[in-house]
Formats: sequence, C-alpha cells, structure tokens
Amino acid sequence: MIRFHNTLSGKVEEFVPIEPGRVKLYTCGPTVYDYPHIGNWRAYIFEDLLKRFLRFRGFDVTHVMNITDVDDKTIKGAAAKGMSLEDYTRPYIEAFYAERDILNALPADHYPRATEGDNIQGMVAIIKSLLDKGYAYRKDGSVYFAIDKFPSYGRLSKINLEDRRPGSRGDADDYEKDSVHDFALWKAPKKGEPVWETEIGPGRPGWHIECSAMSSRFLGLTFDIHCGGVDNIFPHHENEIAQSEAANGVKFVNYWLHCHHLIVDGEKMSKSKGNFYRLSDILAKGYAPEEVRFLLLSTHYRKMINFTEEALAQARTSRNRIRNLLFELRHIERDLPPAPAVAQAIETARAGFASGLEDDLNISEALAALFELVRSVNTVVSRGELGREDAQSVIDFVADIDDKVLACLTRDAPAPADADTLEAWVREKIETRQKARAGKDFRRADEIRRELLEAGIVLEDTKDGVRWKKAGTAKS
RNA sequence: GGCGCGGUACCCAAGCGGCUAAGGGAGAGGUCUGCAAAACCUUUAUUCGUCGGUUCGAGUCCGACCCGCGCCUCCA
Repeated sequence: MIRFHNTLSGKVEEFVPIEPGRVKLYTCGPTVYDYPHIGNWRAYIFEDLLKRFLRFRGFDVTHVMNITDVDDKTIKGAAAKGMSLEDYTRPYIEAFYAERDILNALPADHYPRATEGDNIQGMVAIIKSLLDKGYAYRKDGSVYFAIDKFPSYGRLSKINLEDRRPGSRGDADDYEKDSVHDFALWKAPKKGEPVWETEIGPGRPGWHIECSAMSSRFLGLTFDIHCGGVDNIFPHHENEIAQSEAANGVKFVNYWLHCHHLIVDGEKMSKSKGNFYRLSDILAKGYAPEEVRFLLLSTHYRKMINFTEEALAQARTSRNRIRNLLFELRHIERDLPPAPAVAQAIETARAGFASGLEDDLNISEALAALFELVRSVNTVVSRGELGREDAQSVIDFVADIDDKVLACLTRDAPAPADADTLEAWVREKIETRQKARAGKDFRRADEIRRELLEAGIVLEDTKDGVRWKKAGTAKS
C-alpha cells in the first residue's frame, strides 16, 4: 500500500489514483526571472523521486510542470533590459533544462509556458466562467476572485482569514480590491507591461490562474497529485483550488504534496546574506552532481535540509560506500556456486527499499535497506566466498534501483577525451611502483602512490594485484 | 497574534504504544597490508528538549513549558 502525506487532510493517507495504474501529476515549476538555485532543486528532485517511485511501482505517470514566464518579476526584468519577455526568459528556461539533466531528473511530459499557444485563452475561459457564476468581479479593468463567495477557502492552508494579523498584508498590488484578501485573476493593462486583447478585456493574467488552466488542459479537471514547496501552500495553491473548484464545480486535486525548504548553514538562503547558491557554485567546489543529488534525495521531503559543506561531505562518503562495493564486485572473477544467503539479502533489500518508499517516501528506511545489503555482501566478500554470479546479481540489483529511482549511484561522468592516455599513464606508474615494491623500495613506491593521488587516482594493493579508481573530486 | 514544522549518540537521521532505540558519517580497539586504501569484526544513547499525566507498558498518546525554524507579502 502506498501512502502519502496529504496537506489537504494533514495526514498520511493511502494513495488511490483516479484511474488504476495511471497517475496524473502536476508540479509547480520555475518562474524564469533568474537562474534556479539549489533550493529550487530540492523541490524538483523531491518531485523526481516521487515520479520515479510511482513509475518503479508500475504506474504510468503523466507529469506536467508549468513555466511561469509572465509575472511581476519577469515583466520587470525584461523591461529593465529592454527585452521582450521571450528573449528575457529564454536563457533561464534553458538553464533550468540543462541543470535538470545534470541532476538526472526525468523531463516532464509537458512544460507549458503561460504565454505560449492558447494558454492565455484557457485562463480567460476560466475567468469568464467565474465572472458568469458570480465568483469574480471587475474593478478598474482588472478581475478579482471574491473569496467570501467560496466558503471552503482556507481549507488547504488552514488559514482563517479573520485571524490574519492586521497590518501585515503589505499589498504589493496597486489595484483596488473589494476585500484585501481577494486576489487578482486578471490585471488591467499598465504602462510598459505586455497586454493581451481578450474577451474579458485587455490585460495580463494573475499568477495563480495559469496553474488552474494549464493543469486542466493536460490532466483534466480533477487529477491525482499536485506538488510544490511549502511556501506555495498559501496563497498560491489555496487560490488555485478556489479558482478551479468554483469554475468547474468538481474537486481539483486529490493529493497535495509539499516539500520543506532547504536552508544553508542554518539560515534561509537569501541574496543579501550571501548564502545563495546555484548548482554551478556547488559543482565549482568540486562536488559531483550525483553527490548533490544524493544529498538532496537522502533527507525526507517533509524535513528541512540544512545544506552545508559538511552535509555534502557526508553525502559523498555515504554514497562512496555503495560505490566501493560495486567497484569491488566488478573485480570478482572467481567462479563459485551462488550462495543462497546473497540471493536472500538482495530480496530483503529489495523489499525494504520498496516498503520504505511506499511509506510516504521514507528514503531513510529505503537507503538503510540498501546499506544493510552493502554490509552483508561485503562480509561475504571479505571471506572470499562471493562468486562472479552473485557479484553480478548484486550489481544488477543496485543498478536497477539506481536506474529507476535513485539515479545518482552508478552513472559515471563521461570519460574524458584523453581517457586512453590517462589509462596508459596510470598503468605505467603502477608498473614502476610494483618494481619498486618488489625491491623493497617503499619510499619510491609511496612517492608514486602520492603522485597518482594528486592526479585523483587511488591505488589499492590487493592479493590479486593492484587496481585503481578515481577519487572523489572535491578539492580537499 | 494565527497556522505549521522540528528538538533521538560527536554529526546526519529512521522509529511514532510493547522483542536488545534502524541506517550513514566520525571516533576507539582488532584483522588484512611493507605502509596505505577499501573491507571485515568488536565498540560508542539504561536513553529519546523539560516537567507532569494517561497506560500493565511511552521517543511513540495527552497537557504545560523551554529552545530552534518556516509561513501569514513574491518565493521551491
């Protein structure tokens, strides 16, 4: 049984899709006024884990992620550079796709942009329906949603509007509304802003309406899962529910999953504090993308991650424990009959891994199952009792869950163009060192080993000869 | 003020009513090794922020309190 924490109920619930075997998933994507930061990736990697797990369990997942390319920030940014919205947002969209691939997140099936194709028309249709039904009203060319017409407003965020602290609302809009809590569906034209001529008049969409329109376009009026960061619960997702359910008269989303924030060195990431990181900043420190992904993945999605250099280092050593086993297994050549204990250990790990993730994506439990396999297999290896066949079974199992779910264990960086010359150079060094060792010239042998280490090559002297691997790529 | 999250070993982190409190890192001792690396074995919380309560039995449920944090305005 798969269970997820549903923000709507505040509880962990059994997951039952609308249509057996299929999951319709919508995740709030980037607002492309700037490059994505590592906190954004926490959310997208959580969503990737969710999607991969559902596919792992055999569901056919349709995933839609919107790209917000028209809002206050993109308009302002484009205006400041004297560019069109499209030209202004393009590099950020491209960076988002590029980083997604670097972090090995699966692409969504659709990435609708708000300004693209008929999307604005879709939004207008909902707004029109809301006006017809009396949920929305016009004011000075703008259209607002009247939240007092929608009694269940606040159900998702558990916000009682009467309790909201007076004076803290800091209305950023320059528009007049009947009630301060009402939100804009459609914004009247302003100088220097893009304008769409539509049935409800000229203007541009409010922020929330795009998700209502674009989710329904691909997933239907009611769909299974909607994700985002906790900060989206209010007002964004609350407003989406109000708009969609008022307009359509049916439930909008069955399961709302929200991930917690990532903080850096114990503090919220912000540009003014100077603790604002992009993926490229982390990679520049010498960490591999897979190590970053492992860290983002290895903390439960509803728990805050404290992103620190130490956490990154721990993610690396932790991940290396698994990779060291795979390295070891690839060198096993003995032919021994398969040990029943190994097959048993693999099955235990497979079951533990799956049941951990089934329980609201309990990644700690899933990884613990994997690490228990690592230890038990290492034990057999250290006794020299593991044969080639068993080794391959373990490799296949790890490759399988990595390929389908974790996506950060077995994939190696592409070999550099000069891989062959590197290989030859290392072989030559090892040979020289072996001669030195044979002549008990350990000082010379250690020198060579140190030289290789500085080049990022780790040597291991084993009974069956010397072997080498690339070290972690961090500078220290 | 309202809503919500968290406080489990040196660090990260599961467990959420009942066998000896998962797992990873780090530390200590041992094995292997010329020395390393990797790995294995042993070891590191009579105790789960504090104080009460419920219970035959509580990190696990209830209440109060202390500490840290997020949201309530754009934000993953």
